[in-house]
Amino acid sequence: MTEIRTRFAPSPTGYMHLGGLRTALYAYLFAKQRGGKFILRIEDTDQEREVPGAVALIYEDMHKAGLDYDEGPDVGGDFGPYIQSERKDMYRPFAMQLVDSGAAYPCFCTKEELQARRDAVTAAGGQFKYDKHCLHIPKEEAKRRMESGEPYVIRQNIPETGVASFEDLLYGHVETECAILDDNVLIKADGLPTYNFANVIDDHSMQISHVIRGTEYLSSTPKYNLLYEAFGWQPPTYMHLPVVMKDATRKLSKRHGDPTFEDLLEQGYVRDAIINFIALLGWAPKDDREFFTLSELVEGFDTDGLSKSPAIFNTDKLRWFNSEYIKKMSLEDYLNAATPWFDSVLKGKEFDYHRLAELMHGRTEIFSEIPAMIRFLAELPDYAVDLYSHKKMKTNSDLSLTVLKLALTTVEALQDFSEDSLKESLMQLATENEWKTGQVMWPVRVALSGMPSTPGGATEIAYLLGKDETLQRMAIGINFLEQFKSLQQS
RNA sequence: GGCUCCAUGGUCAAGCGGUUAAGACGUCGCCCUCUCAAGGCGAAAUCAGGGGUUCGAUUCCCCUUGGAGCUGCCA
Repeated sequence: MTEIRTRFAPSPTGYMHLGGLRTALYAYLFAKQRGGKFILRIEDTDQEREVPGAVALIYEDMHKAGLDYDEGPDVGGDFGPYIQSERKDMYRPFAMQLVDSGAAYPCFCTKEELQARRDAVTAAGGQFKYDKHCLHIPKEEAKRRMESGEPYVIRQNIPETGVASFEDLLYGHVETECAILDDNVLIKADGLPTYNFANVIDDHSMQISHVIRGTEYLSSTPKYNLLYEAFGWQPPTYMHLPVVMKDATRKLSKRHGDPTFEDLLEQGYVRDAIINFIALLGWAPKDDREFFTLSELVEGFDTDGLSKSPAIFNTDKLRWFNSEYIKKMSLEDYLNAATPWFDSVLKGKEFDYHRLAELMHGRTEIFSEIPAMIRFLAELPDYAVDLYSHKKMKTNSDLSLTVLKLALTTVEALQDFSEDSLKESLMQLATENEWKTGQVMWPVRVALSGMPSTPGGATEIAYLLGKDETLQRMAIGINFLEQFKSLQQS
């Protein structure tokens, strides 16, 4: 049995979109599971679309994703070069071979001419298809014009009758009438091949056994098989994958502001959560299992579980995965990951990061949300009196004022400013006055945070803030409530 | 428009002729609780429509509808 070789062949257009990442992931899993090779190839035959630095970004993203390839531009391999622009001289001889056999022909029609004709036909409501005009140029004349330096392209000569087809691992038998197929350009006027040609030559010469790519190629694959036939080559096994959508009608795209892999990482999603989520977007295991590391995916992945229809990228579920992955982190790992986010609002102040990490660990869904959750620690936000009224806590601004005054004295008297002693003394205050716990804790927490909800209760926040700041904020609260009261009475 | 492909709750989806049509996210309710989370328990919610085939269709076939991809000297 021949070796399994799959490849991921992105174009360096500037970013790694999530659909591409998923395609890469499946191609990787497919190869790795069977002890095969996973190859990275850069498809940069369109110099106009190339974005500087994009190639390096692809390497970086692949490594960040953990999708290490066995062969590729930056890691070498026996079938290089792995960048199409560096292979440019390899394509023409193959194209000329097809010209000789009649499976292709040179075409001297200019882009402008063709565009004009295309527009005319389209405007008339018709369907433009190249009319094989240049196929009928006598061979000698064509040869003379090619040698004269006249610009030309090489087109695939598609039979006018019959059908072209292939078997897809996911979609099954796919076929198209040759009559409706256009004579695609194989070699452009600039001498570089189009995707239509390069993918065939490269997949064959790199001995790719399984071509795994997006469905955008599904309907043109029969044409590629015609090329394999013309060369007398064995076509690879194909597997096309549905696109990833942002909603029911639009696919995910950077242009419309949808996040790329890189963006998600920056927003504080963890790599393994993204991979896990992406893997399940279009693939389902035999059982109900949800959590997979990359290596577990290598083991568990199977093509049976793949879905044929497009999946919508659902941020809620990713968020959930992310929070689950964060919960699985050790406290130490969490603290390391969270520290820069803590710093972003607390830097320069003294805070017990370890305790803060304990409080935040189970509450963090996305790292980027940390600052908004803890900013109140750095600075007491403005808040409305209504915050002191809480139905469920059975309290209001009047009671809060009474409680806060007593609580201030209680806290002031504390020698040991630990959470335990804070809690003990405040609970005692409640018992003595026959208040419910919440009737004491709520106003204290509000005075300390100015927030309707906080990561941690009154005593935990008091501890984090420290005694001085705690007393200060309680005093502010008392003042605030007294002002409000006198204002009400007048 | 033409061609190719797809179609189970809001989302990801299991199901591969006979099921009370799984599970997860999300939503809602209850419990727990010094707020919020987390956790526990529970609930609502799906086979796009119409024809066939069959004793029996979510499942097989056809049509309609809806959606996607392709229709470039882009990939």
